[in-house]
Amino acid sequence: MTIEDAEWKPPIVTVTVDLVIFTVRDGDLQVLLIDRGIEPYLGYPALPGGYIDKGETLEEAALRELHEETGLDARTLHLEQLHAYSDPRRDPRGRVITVAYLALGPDLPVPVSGTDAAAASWAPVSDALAGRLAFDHAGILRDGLERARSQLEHTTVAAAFCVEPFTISDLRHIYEAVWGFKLDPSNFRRKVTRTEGFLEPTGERYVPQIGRPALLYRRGNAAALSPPLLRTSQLSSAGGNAADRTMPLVPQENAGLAGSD
Amino acid sequence: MTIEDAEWKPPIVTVTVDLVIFTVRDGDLQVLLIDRGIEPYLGYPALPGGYIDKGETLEEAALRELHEETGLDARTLHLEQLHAYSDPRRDPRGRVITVAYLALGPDLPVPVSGTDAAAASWAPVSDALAGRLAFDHAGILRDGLERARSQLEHTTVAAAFCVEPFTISDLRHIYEAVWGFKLDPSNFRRKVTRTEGFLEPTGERYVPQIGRPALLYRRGNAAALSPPLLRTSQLSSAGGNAADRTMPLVPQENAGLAGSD
DNA sequence: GAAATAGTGTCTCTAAGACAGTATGCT
DNA sequence: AGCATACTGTCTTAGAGACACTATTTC
Repeated sequence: MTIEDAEWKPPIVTVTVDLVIFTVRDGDLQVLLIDRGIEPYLGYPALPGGYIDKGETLEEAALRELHEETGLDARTLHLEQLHAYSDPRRDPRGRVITVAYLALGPDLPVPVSGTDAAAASWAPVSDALAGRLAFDHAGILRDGLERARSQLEHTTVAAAFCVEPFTISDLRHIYEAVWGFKLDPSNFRRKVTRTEGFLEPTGERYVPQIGRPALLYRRGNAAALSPPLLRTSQLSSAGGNAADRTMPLVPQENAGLAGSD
Repeated sequence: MTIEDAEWKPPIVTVTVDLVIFTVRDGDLQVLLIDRGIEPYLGYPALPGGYIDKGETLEEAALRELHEETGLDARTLHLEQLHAYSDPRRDPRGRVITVAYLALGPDLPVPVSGTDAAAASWAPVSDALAGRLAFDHAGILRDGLERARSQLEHTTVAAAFCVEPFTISDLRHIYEAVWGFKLDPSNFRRKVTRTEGFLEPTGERYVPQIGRPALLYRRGNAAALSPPLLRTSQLSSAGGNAADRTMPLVPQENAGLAGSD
């Protein structure tokens, strides 16, 4: 399992952390990308990331990079390890293993410029997957998308996308943006309100410009969703279906809280 | 995202692969452990593992180690990446990041001796977790156990534990050993037989010494189980099989939601 | 009033839990 | 025969999908 022989020199490996940072903006699931300022893949969009420092864990490195790229506080969002990628040819310059992390957060301010000259910006996931990404980042992004979609089924992380306080519609729009299809508002409400600890009513309400005012909620304590909220439906509504083409089907014009702060 | 500056020397990191190899023997979920022959943790049981070689992926390294430790062919069993562990203090000799893999296989012959002098042997998971393990391997084992339990809910990997051909009871015993409680034979049968592609009838049957003969099956093509077979029941039934003993051994450590490490 | 969205109620259907009852081998 | 296990059937209930209906706001 580890260093069994003092004479033996283990292969030299560089370890980095890459971040798949998702948010929902304008009804779209978006991912934070930087534009590479150097070779290889000069000019290509890439996932933000960086080296792991001596003395820090991978998660600490991920949090540090996250803060550097977005100026975001760790406590605001959800972070989880996604997968380690180790193809020896994934970086033409040498042996670089990367551990990808998935971060989910509410609609963030346009990100501050990253540590290096590269500019960071949000891009709809559908656009990002339609084009080319540096390294194996397209695969990492796909894995992150699938993980996020799956997490919404089994946990309450969807609330991590919402700015508090939020309405049930806001929460539903998160599911619709991530899964790529619409949900029945009535059944969705029944599910989330009857799941103990998912939502905590604030007693206040949000008065939109049109339509009936909605009650506002905060995140509850529950982390798990059991039974899960499975994505089996794909309600036939105009707009395509899920898959990787995602986004064209999001709620038209979100008048709710989602975009405010 | 990777090597941005040729002058800059990234921290030196060693990368290893550790294996959580599960099988079901004598109605118990068992894990393959080696006895450490050197310091640190001399004499402690540990998960098998080793360095990643130049030019191979982590998964290839895991398969190689698996073969070295058990003499097992890759095709016989299920292998999946579990998690990367990176606490800077997890190995007293230096900076060692390990990527753990989960391997599930049918009741294997007693493992061949490992590559080093250390002897490999099967131990019930409950015993392994009751005692001390080297490094952070107890935590890795716990994560592996939870992952295996969860996989049984959502996939057909339970069949990977079975030697073909197998009966539905054999399959149920796998679930019972991994989950640690008994299942209703009737309802279990209904679930697995009605899941398209889980089981493929061979037409043959197994004639036990006592009881009615049972039909024999092979693994089908289906990988996913939807709807899932959730472990919500915990049927109380006497009958001192492994099932009853396995249960209390897991501190509920959730590696799922908040990134771990 | 109309338009629009929030929220309630309810019918149906699937699938799981419980468990009775039948089948088929063995000694 | 008696036992043990395999297998079938059925009643009940939890929960999801579908969707009609009511409520509350702005214009």
